[in-house]
Amino acid sequence: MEDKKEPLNFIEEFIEEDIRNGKHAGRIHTRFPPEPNGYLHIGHCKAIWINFELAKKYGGKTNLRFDDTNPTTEDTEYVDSIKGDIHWLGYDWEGREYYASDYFGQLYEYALVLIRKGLAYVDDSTQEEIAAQKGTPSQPGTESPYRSRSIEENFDLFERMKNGEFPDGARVLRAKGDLTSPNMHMRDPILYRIKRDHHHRTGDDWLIYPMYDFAHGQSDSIEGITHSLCSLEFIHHRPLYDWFIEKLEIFPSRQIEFARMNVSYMITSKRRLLKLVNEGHVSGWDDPRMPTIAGMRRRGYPAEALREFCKRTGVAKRDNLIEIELLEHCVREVLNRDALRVMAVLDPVKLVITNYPAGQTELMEVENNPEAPETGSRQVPFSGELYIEREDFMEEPSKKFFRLAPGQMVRLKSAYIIQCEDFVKDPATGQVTEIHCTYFPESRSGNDTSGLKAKGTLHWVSAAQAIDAEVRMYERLFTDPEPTSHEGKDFMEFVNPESLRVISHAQVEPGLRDAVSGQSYQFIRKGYFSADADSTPEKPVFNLTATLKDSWKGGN
RNA sequence: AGACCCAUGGUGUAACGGUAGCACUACAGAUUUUGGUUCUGUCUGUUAAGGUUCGAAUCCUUAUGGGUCUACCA
Repeated sequence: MEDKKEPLNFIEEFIEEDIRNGKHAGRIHTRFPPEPNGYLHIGHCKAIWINFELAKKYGGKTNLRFDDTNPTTEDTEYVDSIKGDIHWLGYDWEGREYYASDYFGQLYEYALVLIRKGLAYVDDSTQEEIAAQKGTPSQPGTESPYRSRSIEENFDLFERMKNGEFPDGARVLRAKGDLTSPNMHMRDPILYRIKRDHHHRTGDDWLIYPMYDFAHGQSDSIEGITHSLCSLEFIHHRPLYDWFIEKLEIFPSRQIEFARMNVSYMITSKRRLLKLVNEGHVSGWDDPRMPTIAGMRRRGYPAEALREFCKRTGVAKRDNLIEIELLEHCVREVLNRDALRVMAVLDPVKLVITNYPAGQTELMEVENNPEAPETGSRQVPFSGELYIEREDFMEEPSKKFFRLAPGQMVRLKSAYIIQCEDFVKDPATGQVTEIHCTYFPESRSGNDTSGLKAKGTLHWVSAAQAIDAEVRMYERLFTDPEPTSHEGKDFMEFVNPESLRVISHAQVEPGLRDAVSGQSYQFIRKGYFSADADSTPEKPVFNLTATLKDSWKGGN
């Protein structure tokens, strides 16, 4: 039998080609290299997925390496959250937790090698002068007046930079690249700068810090990374990446660039996300509306759904804007399979069954998850006084309204068929305050002998036993799929003022008193909800994860 | 302006010179004690023009469009 070959993405093709050629004896080693200066978001999620899944597929390994070469912005607080997020996503670096700062000593030695080879020099030019020397993409750069210093002088100056003899910013170490290259990164890039900042790991050991270009590739090389996968904007860095490997004569890691994932209605700019937090549009980095991994976790998105989402969106080099509907589909797919069904009335209106024996309570057997019969069932109290959803009653129903209306019959889920006889309205507000029905005792779920058929089925809770819950209803954070794409308009103009609606007094079935933070439920007919950490024994709190798909078109 | 990257339905992604497929979305229908799920069906596509070839989404050229690069950030 021939198994259909699953199509490979372009990175897999490169890898398989390398394997065929016997490169590195077929060894595959990737790395996920976050900078510990912020929280992980949906974009990182894709990078994590690519690096870990690819290594897994080819029997390789993935390192976690913190790219911590800029002490000014980095902090251990982020290290911890990043590690937690990766683990939650379902990936493990098996103890290979490294830091670019682990290699500061080695990197310094590499710099000396370049100086010795006459390929690096200490430059006294100011930041502005260096910028001017770079030229423009269409005009070549000009030589720094310090470019031709002797090797001895460069050794001396660089060591004194390291020893703290010069103030911050006074000098830098630059590579002697190609000032005529159309690639700006080759025009004598800066390798080291002087910075008297406390580093979260090396403390005050160092006064000079390597730049990204002089740290990343060498770190890959030191760790024996075979395939260094990064996003497309680093493509112009690749010649430099290769140049250092060649000149330093070190292990040749290979950089491959892919297009990062963009998702509609989500933004990933650290600066912008921070603004949302600082200005109080969200409650924090883990607000359920945030595109951060912490936010999506709190929202109730299962890690499995995120992984599936990454898988389905593929790996390629073209710019993309993935519709958030696909993410939501993946979320629903997992939750439909796994979430326990419960009944919760978000906008309660009282329903009285006039012919139900006064004071009587029955226990109704309700299935926990029809998609997973092995999850069994539970007993839910039923009585003559219930709450149902306000929107499930219409005084003057439209033709296709299959729910409750004067004279109409519905099935109460896992209970009886009822018929609406009457209703009470508040004369002042015009609002329906009570609905009166009769029930058909022989229509009990499980042994219905009534022969009656109801077109609609409603969820309900028994008024006496229901408990109060807070439910947070979330909508998209932005009113526009690409809030940052509009020229002349700030993305803040598109913040959705209705992205959060708090329902303070939903009525939910009594079993939900024990809801554990993080647990997902399907509130029947309403959507998927996740118990929030703000829950108390007195009052559970739920976040809307995603509504159910709704094919009901409403009126007429 | 120069260099580099990219271009397949509304969206994302396959087809590796030989029938343009899959998923999401949208719409229609069947089933349903969740207007959910499941199932079936429908709509919409190779940026353009040349060239190579028996044959081009695929190879070549040009054009067009989009993106990236000109931080002592990563």
